[in-house]
Amino acid sequence: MHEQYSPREIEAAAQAHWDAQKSFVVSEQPGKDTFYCLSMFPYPSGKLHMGHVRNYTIGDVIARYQRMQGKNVLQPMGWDAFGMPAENAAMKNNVAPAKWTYENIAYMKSQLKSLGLAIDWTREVTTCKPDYYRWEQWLFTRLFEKGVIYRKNGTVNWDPVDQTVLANEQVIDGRGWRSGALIEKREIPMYYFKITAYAEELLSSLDELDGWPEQVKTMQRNWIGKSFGADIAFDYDVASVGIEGQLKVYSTRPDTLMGATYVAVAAEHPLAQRAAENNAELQAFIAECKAGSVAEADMATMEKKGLATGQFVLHPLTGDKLPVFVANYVLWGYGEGAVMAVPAHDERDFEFANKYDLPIKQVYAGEGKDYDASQWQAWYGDKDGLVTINSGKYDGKGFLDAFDAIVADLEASGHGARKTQFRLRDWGISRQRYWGCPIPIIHCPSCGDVPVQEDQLPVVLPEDVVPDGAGSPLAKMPEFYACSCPKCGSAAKRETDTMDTFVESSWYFARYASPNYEGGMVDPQAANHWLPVDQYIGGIEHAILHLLYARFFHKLMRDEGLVSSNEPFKNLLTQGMVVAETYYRTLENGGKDWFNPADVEVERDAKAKVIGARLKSDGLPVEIGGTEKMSKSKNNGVDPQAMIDAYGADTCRLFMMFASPPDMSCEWSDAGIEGANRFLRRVWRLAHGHVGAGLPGELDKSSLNDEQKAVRRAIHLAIKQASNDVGQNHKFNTAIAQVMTLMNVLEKAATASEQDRALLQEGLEAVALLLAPITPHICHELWQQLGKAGAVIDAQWPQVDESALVQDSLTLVIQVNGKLRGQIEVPASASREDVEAAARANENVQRFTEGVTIRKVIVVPGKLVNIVAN
RNA sequence: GCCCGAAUGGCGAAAUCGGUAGACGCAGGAGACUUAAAAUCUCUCGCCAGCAGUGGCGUGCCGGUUCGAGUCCGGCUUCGGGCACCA
Repeated sequence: MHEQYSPREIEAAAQAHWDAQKSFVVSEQPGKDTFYCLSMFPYPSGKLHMGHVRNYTIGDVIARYQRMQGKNVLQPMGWDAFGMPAENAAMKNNVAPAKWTYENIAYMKSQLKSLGLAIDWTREVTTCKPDYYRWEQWLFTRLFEKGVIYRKNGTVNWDPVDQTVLANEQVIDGRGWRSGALIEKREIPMYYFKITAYAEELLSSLDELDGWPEQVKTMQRNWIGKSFGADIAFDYDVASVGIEGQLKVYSTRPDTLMGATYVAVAAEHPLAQRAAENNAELQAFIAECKAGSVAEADMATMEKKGLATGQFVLHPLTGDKLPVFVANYVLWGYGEGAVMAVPAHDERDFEFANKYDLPIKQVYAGEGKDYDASQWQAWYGDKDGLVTINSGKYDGKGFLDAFDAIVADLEASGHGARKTQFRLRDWGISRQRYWGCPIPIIHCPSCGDVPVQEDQLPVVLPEDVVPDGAGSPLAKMPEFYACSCPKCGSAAKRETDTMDTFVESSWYFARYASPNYEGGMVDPQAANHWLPVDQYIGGIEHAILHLLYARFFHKLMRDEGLVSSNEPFKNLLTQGMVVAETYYRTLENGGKDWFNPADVEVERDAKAKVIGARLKSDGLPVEIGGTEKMSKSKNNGVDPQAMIDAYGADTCRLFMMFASPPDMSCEWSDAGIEGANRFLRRVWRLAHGHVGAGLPGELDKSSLNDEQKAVRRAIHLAIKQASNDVGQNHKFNTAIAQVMTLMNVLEKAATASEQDRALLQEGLEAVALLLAPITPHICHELWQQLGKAGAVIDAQWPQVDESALVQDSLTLVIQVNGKLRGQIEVPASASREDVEAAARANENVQRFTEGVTIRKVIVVPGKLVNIVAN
């Protein structure tokens, strides 16, 4: 055994061993417990960032731990390879997105390998390859025929200068990121997945996902947003509207219908359009509503504006005329594109009514609950005993009674119906972009939209195209779009839109089960062997969209008979971000120049508190900007490759796992990685000394002295706590802390006798096994050096010897009135009476109980005694 | 704006069921070894008072429940994630 810990050699040797043994290539093994451990696959952006290192280390620790539990572990990896960054890089460097993407994949794959991940690379999946997206297109055609996919208009951000559709991310303060032009909303035809048909099931089966964080399930529930309410129809006032008809709205508060004082419609609503025909002011306002991005966050934060249309509708219960407003906060394409407004009991309506001097009619009241018109209050009848007022025949009712009575009358007169509604909208997947999976539809002048026939799949995306930022290049390529109709044979046009990249990432987890299968999307036998995924790991930012779409796709695949389970991911671990300190100087133009932490030196006061920072190159001060997510824009990224080269993969993995628990954000620290490296050197040094003296014989557990018992207790305490931390709680930071504590004991332990050395052997074996999932390379070497046959990856996770944990005496804490006043040592077998007596006898306790009466003594066995006195 | 989280020493964090706040590590301070440096080792390290034993204060803020609150309840503040075309 070398004296020095040299990660480069050890890691190369361990990786060579795994490669040669094909250690991580798995196949279905009937009868053996399987464990499918999946980390969210990366977008091949260029090189690995620390978030990847963190994600894949967490997954690897879990995978290796499960293997040590004797499971047949599948851990695959692939590439989420379609997406906008490739097109942006293409425009910047004049290189085809395909070439850029494949080069990135090759480099990032070599980086992943250097991390020593226990991945079955024979199952690698790349979503931009035809052998993958072919099956996506196949499913599309099946779902189109079933009606689960349909076509309708959707709203997009339109850049009138670049003549192209922009993603929300590409709209900055209402302007196109490249052209600077004011963005407008535009309606275009798109394909939609009818995810709303699965809303009820997506909601109810969340209850079965015991292994998901409650936080994520809550977010999904709220996103799906099941609500109970009613459709309400307002007859047009023919005199002002000019035609007969009904305005439909949905409301969760029909109980407040008697308080409705106006209605508001979206700019695109037919009533608004009709009113604008001879009204220039209204036309201008509608145009204004159409400016800006479609993002909901923008819509919700902008100033609420409206304009009266001059039209009226009739209140369905009273026949009163209510004015119709066009309002920029009413969303077209969401519900009916119209809302009824009850200013007295809705915050937004209240603001709007005050701004435009509309009447406010209170319909709920209660004793001592005088309505304060300066402040909106969400009054539900059932809360605090409130009842309806100003509501005619509906007066004096609580929420449910008012709701039922009003809806019953609406239903009777044909002006409404009870309705359950979801917030969830159908999923529009058409993208007017090149680098994505082609939508397999042919537009025929006589047959309409015809799906591409199965034997014609895949519709292959040409890979040698460089986009120019002005619309999709495919739309300018007759060699791509010119085709004949599969039904009638006449000249037709192929769809040139591609699919949302979320589609590829919605089913890759299933493809890993049979990545090279050519008979279908998945080989059902293999898919059902591995699925559902036992542990899924990825960033919290995917809590809603990606995870909801993947759950939806799993159900679609189930309904196609491809998989038998209802949910794709049994257990979910959402990992926090990797953050780092930021440093900047303010430029003359007000902008900021960001400096990488590696180029900055921090200054500390005598108490080690940071008081400033200077740039290393010029020695002048820089501003400290606080810790933020590692990003290009803040220039606070730390290159994992540089760290692996400098310290080795094990040190990087150890630091990442030790710095914080996986679901919290993790702050990068150069000093911290030094500490991780120091710890591994300590382990190496202790093992080196031990091995150099010759391996000892068997430990005789029955003849340990007190010090040896204490050492052995430390070993098994570490095993017990680390097992719990790794296996149950996924708290790798505290598991590592347990091993560090054990190392502190082992380093100080005696080595004089053969028995001492046998005990140290047991301790070092425990250290090697407990660290094996986290720092696999050094443990691979240590295991061999400790004279063990077989590789540590195939070893069993260590077992706790409970008899080693038994203690003769315990230390109890004594409190007086909840304040710590002393400690006592009692035999483990002491009775409650003995413990109480010992506590009362404590000198400090007597000092604090002198002159007062002891009212009560609380004894918490094994923990503390609290004496209550006054 | 709406939904979901988070906040504990100089720093990352720990405290499994309401029971010793700060395990483990980083940074700092003092010392040992060394010609010197690196590496390593020993001690120290929440704040205030005290030579010390010890005492007071302390888990973002305000209030509550409890023998006892970082943990539970009510009300805030700040920061972060998501908001359907970033992935």
